[in-house]
Amino acid sequence: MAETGTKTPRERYREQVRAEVKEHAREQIATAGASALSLNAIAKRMGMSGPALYRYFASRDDLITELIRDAYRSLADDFHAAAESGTDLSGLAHALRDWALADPQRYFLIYGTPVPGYHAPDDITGIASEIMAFLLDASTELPADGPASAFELDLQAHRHWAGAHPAPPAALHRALTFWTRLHGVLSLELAGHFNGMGFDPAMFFDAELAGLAER
Amino acid sequence: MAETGTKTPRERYREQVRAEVKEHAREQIATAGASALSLNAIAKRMGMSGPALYRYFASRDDLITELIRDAYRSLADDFHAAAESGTDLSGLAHALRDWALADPQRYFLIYGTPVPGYHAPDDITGIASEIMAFLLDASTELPADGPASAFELDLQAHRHWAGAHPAPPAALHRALTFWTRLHGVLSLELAGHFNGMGFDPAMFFDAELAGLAER
DNA sequence: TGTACATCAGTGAACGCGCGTTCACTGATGTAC
DNA sequence: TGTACATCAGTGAACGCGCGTTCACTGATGTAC
Repeated sequence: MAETGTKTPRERYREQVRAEVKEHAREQIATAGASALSLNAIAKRMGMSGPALYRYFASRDDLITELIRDAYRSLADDFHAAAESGTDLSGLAHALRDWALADPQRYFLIYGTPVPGYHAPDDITGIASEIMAFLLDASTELPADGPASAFELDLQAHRHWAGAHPAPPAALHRALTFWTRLHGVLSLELAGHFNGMGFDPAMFFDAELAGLAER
Repeated sequence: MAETGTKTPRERYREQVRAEVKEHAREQIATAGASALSLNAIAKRMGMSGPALYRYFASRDDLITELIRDAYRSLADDFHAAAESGTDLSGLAHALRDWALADPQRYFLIYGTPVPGYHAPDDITGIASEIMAFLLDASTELPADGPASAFELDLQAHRHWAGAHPAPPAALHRALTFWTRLHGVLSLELAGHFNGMGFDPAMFFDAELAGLAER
C-alpha cells in the first residue's frame, strides 16, 4: 500500500504470511463462528507453532479487528466498483447482496450480534461512513416527494451524522431506509430464518428494493 | 405448568433453582454475549460448585437451548397480550420493540448471528411459527391493494410456510415485510450502528411502521 | 567477494487459566410401614 | 410417632483439553564494510 516500490523480500514474505493467517481465520469463522477463532488452531493448520503468529499479530483481538477492517474495506470497494458503473441504489443493493452471500459470516462480522464490550477503532468507523456516503450519493440523485415527515424534521435537526455531506433530509431518510430494509431481509435470510418457508429470498429482496425506488 | 396442584416441595425447589440459574445466565449473556456463557461461572456466582448444575441442566448447550426457547416463548406471550387489546400491526410492532429494548442480547439470541452448526429443536420452531401467526392474523385484516406482484405469485406457488393459515399471498407478503423491516431497524439500533448519527431511533422505527400501514 | 554483525522468523517449554463433564461420595429431605 | 429405607441435592477431586501469551533460544536471512 505505502511505498510499493521499496518492498523488500522480507516485507513481501511478511505480508504473504499475514494474508495466509487471515485466510485460515476466515475459514474458521465461516465454519464455527467468530467466537471460535483460535490463534493456536490457525497455527496448527498452517504447520506452525502457536507463538509464531505473534510475529504477525499482536493478539487475538488484533487479528479479529483486522478481519473486521478488511470486511468493511471489501464492502466499500465493492460499492465503489458498483458506483462506477452507474450510480443508482439498485446497483448498490445487488452489490450488497452479492457481497453478503459470498461470505455470510463476514457479513455478520460487521452487522451481526455485537460483542457488548467491543468498540471499533476510529479508522474502521471511517470506512463505515465511507460506505454510507455511497448510499447518500445514490439517494440524493432521486427527487424528493411530498412534504418532510416528522422523522425527516428530526433528521434535519440533529444531523451530527454525515456532517459534510450536502444531502437533504429526504435523502438521508432514503439512505437509512435503504440500509435497514435490505439488512432486514439479508440478515434474516443469511441466519436461515426463511428456511422451510419455500419462497425465493432473491425475489423478496428485489420486491423490497422495488418498494424503495417507488417512494 | 403441568399438574400444578401436585407440586411437591422438592419440585418447587427444583424449579426455583432452575429459574435462578437461568437468571444468572441471562445476566452473563447480557454482559459478555452468549458465547461467554459458562456453567462454572454461573455456579460460582450462586455459591455452588460447578458440577451441582448438572442436576438441573444436562449440559451447557441444553441451558442455552432453554434460554432460546424462553426467549421465543416470552415474545410469543407479549404478542398474545398485544393481540388481545386490538389486533393491529402497530400494536405488535411496539410490543416487539419494547420486548427487544428490554433485553437486547435476548433479541440477538433469537435473531442474531447464527452459530453455523446449531439447529433448534422442533418445539422451538413451533413457537417461532406461533409468532409469525400473529403477524399473519394482523396482516390479513388489512385490505389487499392492487394486483399481485411477482413475489406474491412466488409466495402463492410455494407456500410450504403457514400451511394451514388462510392468509392470501398479499397478507403473507405484508407479514414478511413487517417482520424484515422492523428487524432491520431494530437489529441495527440494538447493535449500536446508529450511534453518533444523532437521530431518534424510535422516530425512525415509527416512520418505517407508518410506511407499512400505507401500502 | 568474503567476512562480521544485525535482524528477524520460528520453536519448544512453560505459566496460569477456565472450561465442560464424570464420578464416588456425604448428608439432608422425603416416604413407607 | 418412630424407625428403616429410598431419593436426591450438592461436594470435591479429577480428567483432559485448549486457550492466550511470555520467554529464552536457534537458525536462517539480509546488511555493511
